[in-house]
Order: sequence, then C-alpha cells, then structure tokens
Amino acid sequence: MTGRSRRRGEELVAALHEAALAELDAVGLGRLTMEGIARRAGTPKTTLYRRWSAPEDVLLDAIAAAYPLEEPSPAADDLRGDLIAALRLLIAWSRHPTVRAVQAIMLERHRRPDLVERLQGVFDRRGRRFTATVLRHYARLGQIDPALVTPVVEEIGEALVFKIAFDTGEEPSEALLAEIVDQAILPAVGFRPG
Amino acid sequence: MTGRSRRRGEELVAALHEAALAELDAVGLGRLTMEGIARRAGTPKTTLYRRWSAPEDVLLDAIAAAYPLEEPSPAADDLRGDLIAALRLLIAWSRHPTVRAVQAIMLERHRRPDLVERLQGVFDRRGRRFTATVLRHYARLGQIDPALVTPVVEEIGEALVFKIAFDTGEEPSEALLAEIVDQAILPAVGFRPG
DNA sequence: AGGTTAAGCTACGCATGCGTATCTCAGCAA
DNA sequence: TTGCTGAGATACGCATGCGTAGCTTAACCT
Repeated sequence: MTGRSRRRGEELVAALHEAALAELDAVGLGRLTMEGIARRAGTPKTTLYRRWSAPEDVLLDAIAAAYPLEEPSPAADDLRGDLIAALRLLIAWSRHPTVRAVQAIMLERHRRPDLVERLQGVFDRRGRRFTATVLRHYARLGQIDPALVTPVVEEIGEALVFKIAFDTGEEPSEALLAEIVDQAILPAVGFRPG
Repeated sequence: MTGRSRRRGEELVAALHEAALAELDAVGLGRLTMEGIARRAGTPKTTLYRRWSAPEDVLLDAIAAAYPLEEPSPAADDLRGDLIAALRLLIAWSRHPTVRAVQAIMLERHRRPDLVERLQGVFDRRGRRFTATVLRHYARLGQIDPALVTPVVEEIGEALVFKIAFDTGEEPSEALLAEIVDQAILPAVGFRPG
C-alpha cells in the first residue's frame, strides 16, 4: 500500500540532496523550504527533520557531497587555445547544480552572511581558478612576463564570462570566448591586440 | 486616535515606493510581500491594494519612478583618469536602491522572465554605459584605435568591478580601480602594460 | 460649510510552511 | 526467526501572507 519500495541510507540521502538542489533552482534560496524539499523528494518531512533542522542545512550538505573541483590542464603549447579551453571549462563547471547553489548563496551574501561563513568550511572557497591556471603555467614556461599575471588579470576572463551571462541570460558562445581571449586577456599579458 | 497625520497622493506613493525598495533589500525578491511592504510603510494593506495587486507591481513602479540615468562626462584630456572616474561613477550608481532592485530582478531572470520583460518597458535596459562612454570619446578624438573599442572591450571594466564586488562582498577600492584600468582596460585599447 | 474621496483600522476565511507527535511496517542483522 | 531501526503516512496547533470586507474619519474640493 506504501506504493514503492523503501529507500534507506545513502540512497535516500542522495535523493534528498538532489531534491534540495532541484528545489533551489525552482524556487530560489529565499523560498527554499523543508516542505518543498520533502515534497519534491517524495518523502515525509519527518525523514528530513531526522537529519537536518533547516533547509539551508540540507543544501550545505548537498554542496559538500558533490562540489566539483575540475581544473584546466594546459598541455599543448598553445596559450590562446588553452585560455579558450579554460573558459569553456568554467562554463561547463558552472552548469553543475552545486555550483549554482554556491552562487545563489554568495548572491545573498549581505542578507545571510552566516551561510557564506558555513560555506567556507565546506571547501576553501575563492572561486576555482580557470584562466589563472593557464596563465601561471605559461608564465612559468617564460612565455609570459610573470609580472603581468596580476590578480586583476587573472580575473579578466571569468569576469567577462559572468558579466555576459548575467546581461544576456545565456552562456557566451564559442565565438565570444575567442573574442574575450583575443581582445581582453591576451593584450593584458603583453600580446598586442590585432 | 489614529496616531499621526494622514498621508495622501504623491507623498504616500513615494513612501510606499521607498518601503518596497527597503523591503526588497531586507528580505529579497523571493520574499517580497504585500504584508511586508505595508507593514514597513506603516499603512494598511488596503491602501496598497487600491493601487497595485502584487508586490512586484509596487517594485516596478518604484523603479520607474526613480531610476537614475547618470553618464560619465569625459572632459579632461586624461584617458586614464576618466576611466577611473567612470568606474567610480559605476560604483556610486550601483548603490542606488532602484539599481539594486533591477539587479535583483535580473538575477532571477530564469525564474521570473515575466519581470525582466516588464522591466524593458520601464527603460531601454542594457546596463548604462560607463567606461564605454569614455572609450568612445577618446576613440572619436583619435587617441584610441576605434577598431579596438569592441563590445567585449567596453565591458572589461564593468565586468571586473562586478566580479570583485561579488567575490569579496565589498566595493573595489580606489587602488583596485586603478589596477583594473592599468592592467586590463588600457592594454586592451593598445597601451602596453607597465 | 458641506460633500466627496480615500487613508486608516480591524477583521475575516483560506492556504501554506512550521515543528512535532503518532502509528505502521519494510529493511536489515543477530 | 525475531527484533530493532527508521522510512513512510497522517494529523495537529501555530504563524504568516493572501485578498476582501466593513467601518470611521482626516484631508481636500467646491
């Protein structure tokens, strides 16, 4: 009469994590609720409360369980290609549900500083390095003046990808990634535009 | 017995607009509510419902009533100084309550596309131009190669300011603005770093 | 002065999330 | 096989937002 077989342990926890992330996407951090998560997971609230006492707790747990840590591995002797690849990786990375969750929390930073603080415990924080990894690699090889790889320069690519995504509501196209690299990043590390 | 004098007309509307914006900052777009706005304005809900039928309507009205339109006016013959000034203006501009409201709506873009659409009606949209105004000015003067002032390059400064504000939760310092200009924008328009 | 408008006050029934308390029974282990 | 744990189902009283109703009366107009 129960309907379906009964989930337990890790399988159940994974389902609850997934429900929390899905619910976050659906209603936003401000409306994240125990009821909603439980409803989406098809589980009674009791089961949720047995493990967590607030929706943010479920969310932070879900983030800790599956936060992706990919890093670009510049291999080829191709600075431009590796930079574009790094931005491509950034975009793929930011499609991950837990990454979106982290961004949602960061966006509420001033309203919920407690959450940001608890997030630090989950991983080192300070967004993953994408173009920075590539730039440092080629600086080490002597193909870039290390003095030009400053904190600001390390952020140019990521900043433009975020800004464009924010403005247009869509991920930047492959062509735009190339423009970002050619027109913004490469000039900053000493390669004349054009 | 009512306590205080009775507000009417524009004075009342302005108070309700202000309450809506304050409430947005306090609880976020996801928890914006007629009850909350009315409570904050010290007015009965009836008064709100007499003019609007949902909290977003109040908010959009508030935005339309007071959206600031400042633009930098590059005057001096000082590209670097004017760029820094433009970024400074951007930061001042984004402190304005209605600008924060617009950003809040844009951030919920995928969840509430209807709001974004109604926002277009309020003003032309597509964020104000700050560094772009300056760059175009000096391109017209012939001090910058116009071919280098591409859409991507026009966004570099704003993108970095946003990214840094997002990462640190604070406005970039004056020194950082200078670094952005020196290390990212100027190289992109043909002035060698260093 | 008198009349009209709408702000202010209070209250309602409805819906939803809260946190908790049962109780039943499936899954697992001794 | 028996017994324990905890998932599943259901219900509760509480709080808050919803949208609407009614009434009183301050502010404005003529």
